[in-house]
Amino acid sequence: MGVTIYDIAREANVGIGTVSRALNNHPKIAAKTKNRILEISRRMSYQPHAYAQGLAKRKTNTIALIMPFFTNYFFVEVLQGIQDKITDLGYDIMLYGVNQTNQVEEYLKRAIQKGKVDGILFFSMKLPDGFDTRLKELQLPTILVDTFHPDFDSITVQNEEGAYVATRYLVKLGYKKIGMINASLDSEPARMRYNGYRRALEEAKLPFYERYFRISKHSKADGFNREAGYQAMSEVIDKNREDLPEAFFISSDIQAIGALNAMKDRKLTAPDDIAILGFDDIELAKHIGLTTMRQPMYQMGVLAVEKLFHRIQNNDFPPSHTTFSPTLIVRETCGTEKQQTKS
Amino acid sequence: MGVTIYDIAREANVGIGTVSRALNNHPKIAAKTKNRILEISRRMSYQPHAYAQGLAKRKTNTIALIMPFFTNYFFVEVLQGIQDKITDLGYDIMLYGVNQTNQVEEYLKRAIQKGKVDGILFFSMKLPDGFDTRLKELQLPTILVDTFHPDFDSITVQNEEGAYVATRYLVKLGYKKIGMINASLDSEPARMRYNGYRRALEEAKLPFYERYFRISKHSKADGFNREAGYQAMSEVIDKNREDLPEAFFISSDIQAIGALNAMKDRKLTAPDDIAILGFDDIELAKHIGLTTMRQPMYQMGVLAVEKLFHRIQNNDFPPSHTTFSPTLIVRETCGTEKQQTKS
DNA sequence: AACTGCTATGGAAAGGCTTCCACAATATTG
DNA sequence: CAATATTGTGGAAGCCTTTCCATAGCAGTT
Repeated sequence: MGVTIYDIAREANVGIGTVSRALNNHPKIAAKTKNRILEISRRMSYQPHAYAQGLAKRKTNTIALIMPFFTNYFFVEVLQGIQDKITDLGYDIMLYGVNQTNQVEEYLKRAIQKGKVDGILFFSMKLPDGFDTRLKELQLPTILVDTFHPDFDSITVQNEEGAYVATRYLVKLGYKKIGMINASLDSEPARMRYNGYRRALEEAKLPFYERYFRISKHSKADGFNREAGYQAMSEVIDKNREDLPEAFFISSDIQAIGALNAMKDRKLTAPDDIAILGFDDIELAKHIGLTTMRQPMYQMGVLAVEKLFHRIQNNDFPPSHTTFSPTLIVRETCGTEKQQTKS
Repeated sequence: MGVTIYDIAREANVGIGTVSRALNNHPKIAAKTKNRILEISRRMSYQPHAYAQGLAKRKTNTIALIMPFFTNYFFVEVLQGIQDKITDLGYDIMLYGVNQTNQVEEYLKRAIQKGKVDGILFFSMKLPDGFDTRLKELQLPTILVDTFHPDFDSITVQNEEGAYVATRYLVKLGYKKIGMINASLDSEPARMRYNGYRRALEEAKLPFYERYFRISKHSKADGFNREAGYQAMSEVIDKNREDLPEAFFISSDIQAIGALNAMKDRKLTAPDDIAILGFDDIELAKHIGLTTMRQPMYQMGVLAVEKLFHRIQNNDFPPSHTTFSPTLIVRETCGTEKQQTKS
């Protein structure tokens, strides 16, 4: 069926070694032979067999991507960065989208299966127990993105600082009663964002109101979801009818959307009644004018690929950890001087 | 480094053939030998080498997914359907996300590269010239989703009918001056949606107003983007200040978002000033209460995988074409009796 | 005891490539 | 012009499986 180097070798009256050298532009080959072989292989529309090549070279030119689907927007943007960069490098992506947490181990095992991929990009989830040592034993290059482990290269976002900057911004706008809607504290980013929020309040000598703080109940995706935001905001409003907070820092945009819906259902608007500040800058945020903290997702994707490549080429250096600072994106929900950000 | 069947054979004092038979539970092997070998291979934590296996079996257990990133939301949901189904079947996904149209050929070539994948799922784009015959020559099973070619299995959505149902709904609500904002007519779905819209108008004996019809200019993604919607709506409003249309059918949700932004900037709201009906039901739609036509994306993903599997198992039957009908999702932008769809 | 018919097993071959080693052909040097 | 260095080439070995063929071992027949 397929054309092999043997067919080409016969056609060109050379040995298979020579064909291989011609195709891989090896230095030790005469220019004319090489050209003749290339011409013939083109004519016969030769395609190297990826698996045979991989087997011989002990290299797959493929990397595994293990990431949760439930991060949705984040996911797509990071993916673009990864895809663009990786295509340049001639690699392919094996995608493992995680829907339920129990799939993580399954996918990791698959990706680890000998010879399947040259490296792993692992996203936004805790590396399951045992896999840290296993990955190191296997010497399989692995980069963590949006999650951390001291023994692996990682790329994360300064959650604490981001939350701090966000809250300070609300302070600067003159709000005094600043609440927070957070996701489950099981989540490391959620804890960090809480810390940053508290730090900003303390620094401004503003009180922390227990009644304006709420952790999303809906546990899907650790509480980083719309329903959770809706419910949390509903409760806060309904229990504090007479004394509403002036502003909210919310631990993710998607929760902020839910919170805004809850406000809308109660005829409250942002920023007139309550100012809202989110986190993530998902694509949706610009559509609805949500002021938020932006994570440089595309760049994180690109950097992740770069780090992985260093490791694939040479795995012999200590882990490096990069953190990005989120940046404040001012839109409308915090009531600045009507800065129409149209982008 | 890695443990091979030779290591196991030595350890168990058997031949490699026996080891292979034990691992693949071949019938002709004594139960005790098999158990002993399995035990040993577990102890040595043997992992079969995926590429060697693929080479020997002429089977990769991998499929390629070629899809445009710019469909964003659509993309993620279809992907979930695919992933869930494919994981059950023990296959892996090679992802090729297309950002610019010129990447399509590049990715197709890569996917075609001999032995890399057992089949291809091709999405939402026209199959580039020449690849139809090439894919058939290679006998590489290929399924088209959201696009069509007579020679390949396909899964599409009834765009004409969807647009017809959408427009008829607007008619039923009592609107007379019904405009449409469409994407580029280069796009087959855009043409079909236009036809459905016209058919519904004719059937209701309502006039087609040239001045309320507009094709999005911004060419990115064939005009299926937010900026295009924004601009088209801006023009229609600004040129018809004195005599605004009552309702719009818009060829995609993302354009509808842009259109709503344009209205908001002019202090117009939906449905009070102009009713808006979209197409796609991207996740975003429910957040903003957009009435729209839903495509069963998850199911399309699942079905695509199923079709591909039939072909991988037996490629010897004529192409089948499946179409799904979109369903009307009533939310708020068309002014029904305030049906709070909270989901 | 000799034969037949099974079943379980060993190991070569095949899958398609890269790479290494040996050697032939050519070029360089004194 | 012989001796040496250089370059290019053929093809075996190796990567790790699966699969096929031949055979050993054994139970059952006559």
